[in-house]
Amino acid sequence: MPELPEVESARRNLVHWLDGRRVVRAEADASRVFRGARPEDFASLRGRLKSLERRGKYLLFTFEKGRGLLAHLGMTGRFVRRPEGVPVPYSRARLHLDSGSVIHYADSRLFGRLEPCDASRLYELEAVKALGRDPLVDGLNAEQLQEALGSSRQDLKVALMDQGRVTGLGNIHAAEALFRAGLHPARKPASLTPEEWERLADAIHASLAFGLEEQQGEEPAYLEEGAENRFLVYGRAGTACARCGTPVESFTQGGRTTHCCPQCQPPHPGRKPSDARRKRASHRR
DNA sequence: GGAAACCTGAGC
DNA sequence: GCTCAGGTTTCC
Repeated sequence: MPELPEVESARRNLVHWLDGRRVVRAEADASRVFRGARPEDFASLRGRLKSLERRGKYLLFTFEKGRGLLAHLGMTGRFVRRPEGVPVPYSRARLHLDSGSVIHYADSRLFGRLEPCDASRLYELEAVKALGRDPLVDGLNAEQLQEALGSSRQDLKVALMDQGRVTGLGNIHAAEALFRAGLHPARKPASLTPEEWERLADAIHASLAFGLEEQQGEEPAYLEEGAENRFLVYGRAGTACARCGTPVESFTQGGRTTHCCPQCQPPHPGRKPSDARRKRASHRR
């Protein structure tokens, strides 16, 4: 579930929690999140955090003594801090601090990933090397966006979610950015004008900035109970577009549900609407 | 390009 | 009971 804003928020929380503290003990349950690695390797994490960087949806931890950890939250992963002894549902791995707090990695669906390794090797890992430009870490302007996506023959939204081209956008923020830019998700990258690349680059930054604002506080906002949908089109199928009142549509694209406003995001600029398969989806909240 | 896989919970 | 989920990988 988490996209760039949620992962960045997790990074900031972790830095705050670990600032001036020492990990006195680390331990983990055997679980899928370790993939190739072993829980015992996680237990070798110790001491102070030297740095915590984010690339796309990955977190790269460097601890003293050269130990490193690559983390990905998958769909349901999150880091939470609790006092020693307080249980956390689906806790898979824990960092015990000298302050008496415990940082848990909790993950119900186990799509996440924890990979302990030598810190010097973090950026050599295939998963990290394969990542494209990160809009926040590396910056992203219209030219860089076009360079990353322009060669793709996939639909624009599918290309936007390709982590090897630009990293950090997921299903929500890709849809939100396209709405902000007034671009239909099924447009082909090759058809975009320089002005449209410009709008899209701006829209990506705006969407991510909005997502970050929503992530204040220590608990992931998307898990808050009764949280209302604050997005512009995501999850709003059938409801009125905030800009023009036309009902928001949803359809499937690259195996994922896409939301867009057919009025604000014309399928083919200058042409009649086309044939993108759409289905009248029920609302979600 | 699409579907299926990996998992569990929430919602209807 | 069935469908869907903000991710990624793998296999037709």
